[in-house]
Amino acid sequence: MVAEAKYLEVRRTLADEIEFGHYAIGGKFPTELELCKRFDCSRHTVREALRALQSSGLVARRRGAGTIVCRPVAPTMFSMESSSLYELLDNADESFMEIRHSGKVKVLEPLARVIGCEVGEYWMRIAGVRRHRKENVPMAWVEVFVSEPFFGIKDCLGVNPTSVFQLLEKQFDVSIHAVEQDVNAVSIDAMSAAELGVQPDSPGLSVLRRYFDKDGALFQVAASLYGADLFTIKSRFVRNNPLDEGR
Amino acid sequence: MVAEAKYLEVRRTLADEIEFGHYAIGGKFPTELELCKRFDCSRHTVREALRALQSSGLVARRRGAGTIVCRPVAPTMFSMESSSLYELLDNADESFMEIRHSGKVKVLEPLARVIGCEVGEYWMRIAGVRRHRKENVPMAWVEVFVSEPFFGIKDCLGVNPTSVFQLLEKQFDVSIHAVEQDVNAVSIDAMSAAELGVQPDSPGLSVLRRYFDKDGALFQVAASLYGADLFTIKSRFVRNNPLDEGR
DNA sequence: AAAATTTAAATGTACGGACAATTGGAAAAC
DNA sequence: GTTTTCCAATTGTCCGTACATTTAAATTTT
Repeated sequence: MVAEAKYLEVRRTLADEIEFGHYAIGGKFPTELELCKRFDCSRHTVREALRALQSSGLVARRRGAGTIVCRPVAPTMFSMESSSLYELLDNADESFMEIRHSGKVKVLEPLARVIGCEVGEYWMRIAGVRRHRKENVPMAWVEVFVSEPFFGIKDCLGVNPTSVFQLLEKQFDVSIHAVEQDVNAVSIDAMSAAELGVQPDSPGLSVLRRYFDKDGALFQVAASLYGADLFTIKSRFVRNNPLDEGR
Repeated sequence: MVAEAKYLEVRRTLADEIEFGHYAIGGKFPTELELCKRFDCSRHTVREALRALQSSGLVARRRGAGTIVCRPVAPTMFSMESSSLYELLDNADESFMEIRHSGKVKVLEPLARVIGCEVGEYWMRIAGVRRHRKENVPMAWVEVFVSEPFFGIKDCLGVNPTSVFQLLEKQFDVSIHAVEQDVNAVSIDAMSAAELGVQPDSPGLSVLRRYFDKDGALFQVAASLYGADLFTIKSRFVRNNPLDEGR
């Protein structure tokens, strides 16, 4: 058996102690100096171990204040990777949006619940058909709602933008910090069916996405209705927990 | 203006250089010693900067070999967090599985394509209904396929397991490293409709998940069919890119 | 020419020290 | 008693050094 690196031993020992409740959640963790003495190693080694515990979310550290315990075990984290977000979410690389309507609307009760905003607010509504770039077939009926600070987007729409958010990102200094996505199956109504070229009452995929900026403010909502055979949401999630390696 | 920490300056400078093409993608990056001389700082400071570039995926480092450039900009990464995976994916905390059939099957052409395995392989098929724990209403028709090394699971099924994977994890030493998920809308056939208590040909949500272990081997596939009004896939993605802070 | 060995180079681990920046509480001033 | 000031404790940044481990290339041997 090869000798384990010392900082890994410290890391593992401390992670186990946290997991088995040696420290109160939210309580103080031993200081760097105390750990140096206990493990008979340099501060460098202790900090290397603490860095790993911190990046796994087990402890939090604040200059001057010390280290506190956050949770007993590292949360299972899965990550989705993509070169850009709209490419991932909207297949913007292989499709474009054909805009039919755009204009300011007052959000009333049913819509307010769907969007997740206050009743009576004014939002910009942009509706149209998302078409495949090559085959030109319709993929989805899309309704995008944009919050008031970005109403200027209306003048930048042009004819066939790749995606509304891509425009938003270019024109305004805004970027997505978080996305909430609700997916369910619905029956496609007659009007949408005609737009999509499918049978009325055939099954469709309803995808609602809420976009939040770094302050947690909701700034865009997109509701898409995909014909059943026209689209599949494909996602790949990969576990990323640095502490789990070699355990 | 406060003076920037030196390692942050080095990090930012190098990240910019990578982005603007000073280094070939896949090519060699300056060594630690070269960077020490160039920025007139210690190896510690350079390594602190390189550590950040590495964790953002801009460069890869290998002991003995050196540092190479991976990509011009950090990929947009979104993470999903949950205390456990099956809880997230299968709502296992609020539902259970009522098993109807289980047995070894030879995978033939149509199924092989769906699962993503070779034709002629033998897999264990476990089929049943996922029911809500409190209201006992059916939520989904579920078919789970388990690869050969885990056939022993059949004897551990019991009556109403929370989820097949949860059993698998308990009985065997296996954990999910990655999940691929395909979601689309389908029309519910008469048999499934009867099981779910919905109208035949009403819309349903088809969810196919492939589970991979840390070696990249496919070991479980789950196909679920949810009634339209019974289920919504809710997900929240949060951006996590350490390099973006303060830029 | 091919294989084995050696060697130089690069990153990883670990030690030491020093000072900076921040925090929370203790002490002092009012 | 309240506020202010100060100080000790704690983590962050940064420097130096040394050796270990791995890699890739150079060298030698076969």
